[in-house]
Amino acid sequence: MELSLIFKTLGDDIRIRIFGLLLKNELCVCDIESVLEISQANASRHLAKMKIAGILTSRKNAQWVYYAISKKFIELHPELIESFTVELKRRSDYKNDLKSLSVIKKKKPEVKC
Amino acid sequence: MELSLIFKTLGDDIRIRIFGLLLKNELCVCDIESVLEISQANASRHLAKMKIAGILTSRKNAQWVYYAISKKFIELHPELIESFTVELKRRSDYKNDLKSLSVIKKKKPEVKC
DNA sequence: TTAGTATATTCATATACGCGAATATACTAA
DNA sequence: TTAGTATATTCGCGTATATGAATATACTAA
Repeated sequence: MELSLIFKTLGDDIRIRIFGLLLKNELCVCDIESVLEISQANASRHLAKMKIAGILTSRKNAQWVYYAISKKFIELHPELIESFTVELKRRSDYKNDLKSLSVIKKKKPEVKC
Repeated sequence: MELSLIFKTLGDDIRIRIFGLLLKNELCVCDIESVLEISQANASRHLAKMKIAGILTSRKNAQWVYYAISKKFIELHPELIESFTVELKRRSDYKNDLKSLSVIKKKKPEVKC
């Protein structure tokens, strides 16, 4: 896990926001898609990129794929994650994203992710 | 100073190594050039990019331009810098760079930077 | 099996990036 | 003023990246 690859991967507005959302909980692609208001293909591609970089893992459940911050990544880079968290909390758009997420989660019927 | 810009800027091997070198001390372009064994133009461009991103500042003295980590950047992002430092110290090539730097500094006559 | 939903991938394209080579600018020292 | 040194910038090019659009794949529910 190359440090420059981690930075390069998080050096994108959408991917930073994804990282922020996943700090709380794992999420499926359609959640990310809804909260960030980006296309399905785009959400999928950004998540794949973060997974390849070793930042995320994914698990499949029924038709949904849930992405989460990789346990190994957390183990290897606790200081980075802590500092990213501090930085994110200062951002107003981070709070907005969390708010959008909770709204979306409430809207969704039980059956869905 | 956008977080994604900071990451994007440090998401490059050469720029991470520059950052690591500057954690110790300010350096002129030719020092960076020698330690990293890159062309003068390349060193100058990477440093300029980091300066534009708000990570570095520069001061001119005689024919030399000294780059340093921006005081403002340090004030605004102490946690990031701390975690970057921890990460860098784990890297063997970081130690090599510091070693090269001290060799180069000794070689240089007093007159030079 | 069929319709509907969730996700991944491919293709085409516009844009950004990294860097060698050459050149311009600025400063120093003699 | 001239030669030498340090740095910045421009040009050209090959490569990487982001994304819309379309399509493929996988799963569910009826």
